[in-house]
Amino acid sequence: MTHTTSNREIAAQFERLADLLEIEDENPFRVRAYRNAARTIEGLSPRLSDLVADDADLTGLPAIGREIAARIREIVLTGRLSALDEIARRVPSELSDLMKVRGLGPKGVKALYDHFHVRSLHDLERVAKQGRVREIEGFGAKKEAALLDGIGRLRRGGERRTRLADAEPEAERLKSWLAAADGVQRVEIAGSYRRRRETVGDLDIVVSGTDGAAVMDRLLAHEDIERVVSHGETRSTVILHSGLQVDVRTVEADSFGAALLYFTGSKEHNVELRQRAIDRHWKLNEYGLFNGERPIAGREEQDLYARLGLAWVPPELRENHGEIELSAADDLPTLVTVDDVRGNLHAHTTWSDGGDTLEDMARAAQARGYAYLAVTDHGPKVRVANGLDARRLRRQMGDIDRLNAQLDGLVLLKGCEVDILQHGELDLPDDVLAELDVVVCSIHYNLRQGREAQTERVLRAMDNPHFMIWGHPTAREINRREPIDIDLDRCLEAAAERGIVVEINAQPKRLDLKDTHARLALEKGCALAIDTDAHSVADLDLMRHGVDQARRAGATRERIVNTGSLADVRRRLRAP
DNA sequence: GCCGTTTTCGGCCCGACTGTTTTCAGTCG
Repeated sequence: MTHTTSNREIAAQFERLADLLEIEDENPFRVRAYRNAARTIEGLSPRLSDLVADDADLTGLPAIGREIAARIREIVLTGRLSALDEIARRVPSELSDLMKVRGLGPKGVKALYDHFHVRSLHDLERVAKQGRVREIEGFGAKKEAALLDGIGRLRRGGERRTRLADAEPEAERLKSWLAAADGVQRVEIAGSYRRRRETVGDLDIVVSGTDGAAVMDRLLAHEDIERVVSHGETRSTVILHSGLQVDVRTVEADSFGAALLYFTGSKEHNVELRQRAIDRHWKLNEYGLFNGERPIAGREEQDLYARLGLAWVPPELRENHGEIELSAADDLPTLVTVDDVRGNLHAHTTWSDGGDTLEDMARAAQARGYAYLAVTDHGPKVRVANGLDARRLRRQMGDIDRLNAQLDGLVLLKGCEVDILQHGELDLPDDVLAELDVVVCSIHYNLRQGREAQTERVLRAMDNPHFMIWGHPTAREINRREPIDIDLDRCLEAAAERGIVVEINAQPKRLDLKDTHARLALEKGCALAIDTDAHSVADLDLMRHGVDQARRAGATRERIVNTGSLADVRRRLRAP
């Protein structure tokens, strides 16, 4: 009997183990090994509990060796991690939670526990408020205040990552603000923002110029800043009113490319690059590539990659998921761009829950240079959205015919976002679906069915020959709703077999499929559509967010259906 | 504890900043 422990829970166990080992002052490399394993597990798309059930060899996974593979099996098979139980006899395992307080590391946690038996945030708050933390050597009044502040931040949920689209306005404001500082040459936002991850933990801004201090002074003068965490000549950290943390780093122009590379990451990508440097008896750091003391490259990212025998890697691919091998072979994919997109296959109007009329949506799509726009209002199941029954849908088709007669250059496609009902039925009859150009099938209700039922539900729906596009497949909403529990491998294989197109929904709250799942879909041979799921004219501009995720999945233009002409699209959407 | 076309032992990133220190440990990224 296997326990259905999620990958996230398993990763959390290893993180906790690493924290406790660190508090016990264990070998730091052993600690790191557990943290690396946790990272691998968090980013893994198949479930470990399934892999264990299939008796798969886990040691092929990065950072997973014999020992940790055995411990994963233990967690899946018994629900326990005995190493954690064992260490918990010496150190209370809650101490791991204290490590999340900013400014408090393993040494501090240990000292607080030894002196005052501090085991919880509550304990720490009490001792700090009594002003007794400073009794410990190495702690003082400032540290005490910083810890109280850290507790407050943690309680306010400061750990949550910010959605990329929410961080964008703040990031761009800061970027142009810094660009106007004295002597500034270049400013780039690096980190996961530049890699276009769906969320960002903080913003990393790299600046080159002749006067680092002037940049930092200007940073501190920005109106969005709530608090300064640290402030140096080349590096500062601030917190914005929104709670977003911003790290600004200044370098000389000759190091800008190296710093940009370094702070764009990912960490794993950088580790690989550094290893390539070491193989050549060189050193790569945020200042440049060096042979001994002699700089070889540093001003431009391209130069650094070139000297390491690599083609420049688009930031979206820098996750050490095979991109370095492709780069070495000069075989990187030419990633899809927002300019490649020629139409939109999922949009709503005032007929259901959209905010703009059919005609306004059509004109707006036309203005954006699109060749086609599929009108896919909700089917009848989604009553709260005023979903269309067969009768209203046929009336809408008439309106679309009349509009198409007037439109020049843009063709409106007749469509519907059909609901996949609880057992895999669709919420409109086949004879109506047969009259449509585009049928997007999505799940909106019964999100909490078990994995087996959920999988069967989708597979059964896919048996309907009118099922053309699988809309927002996991129904997740970032920071708000977990994905449905479903065997995505099987469903994507089924989609590939049947010629069903899989959606990357470009709504910033959805981005569903997410990057790793989109990559999986490509590996399974699926074609993708990047859809805005627009509920207004303004939403049509969300396309770029979906393109970002497609790029992270390594998608070329050819793999995205709506980069094709109208004739291409008609051919690639399966005809029953 | 993981990893391996210089390998199965000996590596594993390291620099910036803070606070509490009179020269550095801890934390962070």
